[in-house]
Amino acid sequence: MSLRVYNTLSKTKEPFEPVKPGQVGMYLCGPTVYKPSHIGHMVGPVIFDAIKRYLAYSGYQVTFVVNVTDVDDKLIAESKKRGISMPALAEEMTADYMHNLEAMGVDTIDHFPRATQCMGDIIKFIEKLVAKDFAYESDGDVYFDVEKDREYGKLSNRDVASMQGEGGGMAERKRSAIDFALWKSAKPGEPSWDSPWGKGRPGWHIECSAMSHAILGETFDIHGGGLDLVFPHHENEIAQSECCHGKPQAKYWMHNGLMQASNEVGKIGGRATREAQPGDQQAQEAGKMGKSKGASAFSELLTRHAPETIRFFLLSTHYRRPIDFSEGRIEEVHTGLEQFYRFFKRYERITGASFYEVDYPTHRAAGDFDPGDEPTLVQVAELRKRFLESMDDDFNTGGAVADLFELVRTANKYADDQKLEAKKPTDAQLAVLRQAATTLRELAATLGLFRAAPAGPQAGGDSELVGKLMELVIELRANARKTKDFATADRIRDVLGEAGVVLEDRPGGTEWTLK
RNA sequence: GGCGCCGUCGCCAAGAGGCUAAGGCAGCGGAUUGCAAAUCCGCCAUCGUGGGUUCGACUCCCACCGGCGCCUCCA
Repeated sequence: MSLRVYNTLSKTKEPFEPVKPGQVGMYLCGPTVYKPSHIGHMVGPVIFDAIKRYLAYSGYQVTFVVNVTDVDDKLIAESKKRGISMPALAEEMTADYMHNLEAMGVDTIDHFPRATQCMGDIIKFIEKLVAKDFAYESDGDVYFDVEKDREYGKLSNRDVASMQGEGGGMAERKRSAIDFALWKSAKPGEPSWDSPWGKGRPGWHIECSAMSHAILGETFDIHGGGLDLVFPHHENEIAQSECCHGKPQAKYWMHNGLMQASNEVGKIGGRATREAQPGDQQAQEAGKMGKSKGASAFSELLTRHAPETIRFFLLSTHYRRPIDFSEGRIEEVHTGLEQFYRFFKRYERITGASFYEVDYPTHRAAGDFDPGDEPTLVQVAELRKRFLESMDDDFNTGGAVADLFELVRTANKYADDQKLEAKKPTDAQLAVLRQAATTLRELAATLGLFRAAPAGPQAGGDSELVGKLMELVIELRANARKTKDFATADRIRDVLGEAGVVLEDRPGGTEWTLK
């Protein structure tokens, strides 16, 4: 079994073979930082974070780059609206983005280039395109001459001849309506940089060509982004980079599906209806709905859902599929996640050690183990194999997560059958349970899951007072149960239940958790 | 109009030319429990519709119906 990756360029799954053996360069298009990020902004980073983890686990040395677009028309407009400078706005929104990434456990990114800090690379890149006659200056602007690129349209499968292109407001400055800006001359009062063509700022696409080249080289391995970027952004990037260097920019183009608001028109954060004509009341309503409902800030979502739940939600479906977003979905997913957390507690009760402290192999080959003829271990080995096969098949995290659930069931069944909580387990029994936990940790780690106990009241954040009180109540109830005063015992449990406290009577004593 | 994607159990969601069509949520039955909770076991789908290719299709092809994306800034 070997890794296969779906390539938008070829529209097929291809065997994964990096340009340089053993090394992978990966570039993901990041956000334009003009507004707080919403959940849609987290899809790509979480997925590509998992992809990097899995590649590293598979033995590759991965360099992961995510850019931040901090100069752009939208930034200019928003900063004017708020009466702050563009850099101040970018700073604020970049910080928001970073915090959200951190919450999601996305910490594998090696470089965060920002457009404004790479102006030299960008200008050099444009100069080269002009020198090679793939671009032309026009009244302080510089445009890419699409006609010069015979391969234009190969990514998004478009035919140049039949493309309309509106030309925007710049139509008369361009040779062709489908040409796109590499450099835009500055209007008075706009943020600008000096260039051979006068003061101005880069067009949207050029920064990614310039920065990916500067960090990863002329041809790197994986270029990722949302499906909505295929055209025009990635198509234009390819045009710029490949005309500039005469080589493929990236070997594999990977695009993730977009987050969509359930039962709503359009996708989150984007314009909801395309054909909204002035006066078309209904379309405008729908557009507004999609925007206001879907695009709520991610940081706000984090106040209602645990970060790991959101991460789990994003990974429980295949990355190329669109995901319907709804709070109900997330809650449902959380219910499933709790199955893991309960097992972790059970593991700790039995072994006396935290699941999160279990040592696990960080390399694929090191995770192989000999199950012998122990049925549970045979099962664990089989599930591990299935997990790996799923991930090898274009990073099928949805299928892989299913195997994780089965792994937990297998371990629980073993603990049940062997009555590990009722009596002192033997070393052999502990070894089996440990192997199951080790494999679970090993595999989950490739998805960036279960790296640390989730924060929250159930994780030990309770006040000392509550702890003492619960200890007392549980003791009183235990006494009642001993004397078969079940009326009292049940009443205690019921009243606590109404208050959101769940009691679980186990062989080793009663445990309580907050629901 | 052009380029694409999707339609699998009540809901979400993997998969696959012939093997029992994963898993989660919800539901039902059982084991366990003083009763519960948790856990385990079992039950719960013939894959949008109609054609075609094939010895055989849910899986390939065509048409249709339904949902969606891009074609203009968007992860």
